[in-house]
Amino acid sequence: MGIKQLAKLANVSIGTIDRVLHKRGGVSKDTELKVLEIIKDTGYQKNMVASRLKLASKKKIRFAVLIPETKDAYSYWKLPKKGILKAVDELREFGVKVDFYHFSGLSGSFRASSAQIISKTYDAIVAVPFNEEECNALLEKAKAGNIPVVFLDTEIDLEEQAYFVRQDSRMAGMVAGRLLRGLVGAVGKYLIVHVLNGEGTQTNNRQRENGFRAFFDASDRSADITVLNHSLEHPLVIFPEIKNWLNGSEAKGIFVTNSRAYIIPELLSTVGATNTFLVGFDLNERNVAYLKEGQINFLINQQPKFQGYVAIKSLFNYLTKQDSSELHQNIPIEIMVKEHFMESDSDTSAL
Amino acid sequence: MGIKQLAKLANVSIGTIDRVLHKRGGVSKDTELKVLEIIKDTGYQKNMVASRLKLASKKKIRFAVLIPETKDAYSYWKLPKKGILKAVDELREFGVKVDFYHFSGLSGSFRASSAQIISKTYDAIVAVPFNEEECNALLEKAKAGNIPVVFLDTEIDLEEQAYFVRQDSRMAGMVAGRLLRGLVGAVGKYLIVHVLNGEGTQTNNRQRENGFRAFFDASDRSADITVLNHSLEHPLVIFPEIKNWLNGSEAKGIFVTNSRAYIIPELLSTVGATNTFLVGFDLNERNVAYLKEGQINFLINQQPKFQGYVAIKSLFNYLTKQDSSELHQNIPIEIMVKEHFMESDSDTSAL
DNA sequence: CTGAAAGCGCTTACAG
DNA sequence: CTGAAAGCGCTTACAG
Repeated sequence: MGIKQLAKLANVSIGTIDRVLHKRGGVSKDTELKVLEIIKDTGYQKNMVASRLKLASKKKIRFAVLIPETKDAYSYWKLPKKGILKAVDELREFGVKVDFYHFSGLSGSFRASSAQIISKTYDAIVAVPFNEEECNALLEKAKAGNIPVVFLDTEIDLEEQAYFVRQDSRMAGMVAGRLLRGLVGAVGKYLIVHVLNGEGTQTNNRQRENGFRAFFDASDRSADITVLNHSLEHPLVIFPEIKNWLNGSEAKGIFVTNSRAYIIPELLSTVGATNTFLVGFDLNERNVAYLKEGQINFLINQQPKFQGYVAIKSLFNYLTKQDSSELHQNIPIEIMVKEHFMESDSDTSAL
Repeated sequence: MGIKQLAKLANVSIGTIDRVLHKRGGVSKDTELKVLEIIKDTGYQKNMVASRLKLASKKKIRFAVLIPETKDAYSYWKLPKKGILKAVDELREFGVKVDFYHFSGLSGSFRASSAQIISKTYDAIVAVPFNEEECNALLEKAKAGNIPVVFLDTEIDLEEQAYFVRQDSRMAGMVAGRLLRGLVGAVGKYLIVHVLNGEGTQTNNRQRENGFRAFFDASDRSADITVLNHSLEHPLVIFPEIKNWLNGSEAKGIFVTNSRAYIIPELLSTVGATNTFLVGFDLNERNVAYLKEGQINFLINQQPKFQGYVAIKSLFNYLTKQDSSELHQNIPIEIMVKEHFMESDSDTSAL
């Protein structure tokens, strides 16, 4: 069933069918109604393959991606980038192109890149939030130009409705609470460690703490929870009160609210702490190494590569099929243990 | 860069380019070499969109799926089916079609359906293994017809090389060991429960037990492990020795090697067992209900829907791009806790 | 062994 | 307001 058959049924040319389908106007009310009815009756669905074959050659679909700098060899932000490139590659033949823009920890940087992106009128924007103010400004300008925006990684409060592809950080904090509670048992105490660096948003960290506390607030679990704010800019001095905290012999659960869980095992060995359990986020090399050694018990994966992939795919579906259902979504809270990183005996994937 | 430009560069017609690209023969050695060189130099990549537009109208890509019956309302096998249908729907415009064939727990059933599938010469086959013998027979016939086969859900030993999309069950057993060990602590004992039903393969169950034991064999952990084989056909009688086992006050970890973990909480309450922890597989309604109530501590998800989706997609890539890299793959071992099934406060996905 | 042409379903610029 | 025609990049049947 294609436009040709629709045209025959409606006794008009395929050009007229197309005019109705795309609401391009220049069709009399009568024929329009007739055509619309036939479209409905036949349940016609546009053949995207043919459509994109034609369009890809003329009008590319251009994405702008605004993401923190990725200068470190193991930068976290390379991962969403990878997912984005994978999606763009899959959609290459549909005429999809992408340009990357970066911002540093400095406030003006995000704004400057935003301005550039807006000036070039892309078809869609994927951005990692810097802070409320800058994101509001970007979103406002994009909406004015009718350009859809999907934010990655962190959900922040914005003035206008916005789409986010990110993990539910509060829920992730609750999961962390459950995992640690399982290891610590009924009697024990907990330490939440916020490792601060740069001036970016701390929204995820706060949400994770909230979720962690919410887990212990629920039902019959109440817990002794201490909070440590540690700035990466300073050397890892141990506050005396924390040293005391670590010295106890009871079971102790430590929750690092971002990707820096790897700073803890060293700290623990310095102090000689025992009976501790550790949960953190993200699969960077150092975290995974400690997970394998058993010094980190669980890591929660935000699936950054998948986030990038999903953002592009969902925007593409929106642009080509007006399907906005995937623009806003939770990325599953993936719990990782040592075994996830072991080679399996029965692995035959090299075949 | 398309065949038209290749043709110009090689001073031949696009027909000749196509003959070389598809190895259809009828090209002189000289021109073939010249064309091949130009293809290499330019890094030409076929435009799949245009290719499929042309082909989809003539020659459909037809998949046969051989899967256990799904008569129960909540049958597990509806899930891979869902994923398969999702993939087929996404590929509809590329001319992809699918037919489902079913088999029951009886031995002749798989064979009969296999024979039907083979007689109709599909382009590719997705099958859930019944047993070694039947699968060997199917695979042999398919290979003879040069029809690729991907097996879902369970890896079994076959005479010829075969592709599997499934979880690494041994590794999943190790993960289960780790999760239970974390809850039970250093002192405690373990029960492995195999719930048997029908005459299908028990490979996954055995592999999971192996992995579970392997976890405790490793390093310094040694554990007291008991095994219970329980047939679903009989009422849930409690063997006296198991009743004794459950009565102890020490920490007890119970590992159900398939989707029937939900039979355990009832058993525990009957006996009045305390200090128990429970890990099982699959997100069926009853398991999830107990997970939410806290009577199951962890569920491992095999992501059956994703398995089905992946099988179709990877076969499509193989058929259309000769890309066999995705035909054989491990599905991640997804660890689920109660929080994964809670509504998030901040959920705005209804927007 | 090689080329010219028709066609896949849709889009668009042009003619009336 | 409407139709006929060209073309997206590839495939294939036909003619030479």
